[in-house]
Amino acid sequence: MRIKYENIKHIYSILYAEYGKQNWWPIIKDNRSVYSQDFSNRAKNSEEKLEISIGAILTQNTNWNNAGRSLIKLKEKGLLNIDILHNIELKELADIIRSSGYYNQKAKKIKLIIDFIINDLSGNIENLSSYDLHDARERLLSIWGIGKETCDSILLYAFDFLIFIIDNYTRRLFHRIGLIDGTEEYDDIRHLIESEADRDITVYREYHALIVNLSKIHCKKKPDCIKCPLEKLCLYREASR
DNA sequence: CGCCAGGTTGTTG
DNA sequence: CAACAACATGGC
Repeated sequence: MRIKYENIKHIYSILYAEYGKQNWWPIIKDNRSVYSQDFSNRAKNSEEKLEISIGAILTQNTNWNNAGRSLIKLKEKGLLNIDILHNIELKELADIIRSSGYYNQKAKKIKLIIDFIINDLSGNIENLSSYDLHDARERLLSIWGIGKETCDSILLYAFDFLIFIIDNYTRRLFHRIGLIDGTEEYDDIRHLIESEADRDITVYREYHALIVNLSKIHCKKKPDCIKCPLEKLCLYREASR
């Protein structure tokens, strides 16, 4: 059976019709995660950009609940600030973000991104926007601990760059559906989706969030295909026979 | 108890 | 290159 890349647009329509607008990325307000209504249509302020960037690190291979708790603690203590994070002891930071798992590594990663902001962005996180997409991406990726997914999450959700995020959920879903064979490189999958989906930042943001949502409900590691909205165009059942 | 979660890096054959 | 190990908490 020939692979139908035009399904990529269709999948988005189905997911959006089923689950609606997701309003990613969440921001902490009153000690909980809020998926803001107006976020997809306005640029974030510097504080929010820092919070999203740190959140992207904290959620690496961990559920948002665990990462969110760490963010809440950081925010409560007033630590979501470049200078304060620059001066805080690594151990103290690690202890505060304990709930997100891999806390020693993540504390180091946060320190390194702060160093990057201070040294390469003159201490102003907004200066990342002065680079074009390619350069901003190269610079973020050169930081230890920032891989492609984390980098692209920061670029898309904090800085309004038009780039599609590929995570494990996206790989798994697109593989099961039959759009990729699963061995493709991160950027190959990204280019495929970017070439087929509408080149619209809101679509990129919502599409990624919708994939995560669907994958938590149906396209789990152990798939639960009953009532999956993508059942009709998915090759998974066929392939597993 | 085991499995999984919005990854990344380093090592080895 | 790919396969694997290390990193670690919290929910179910």
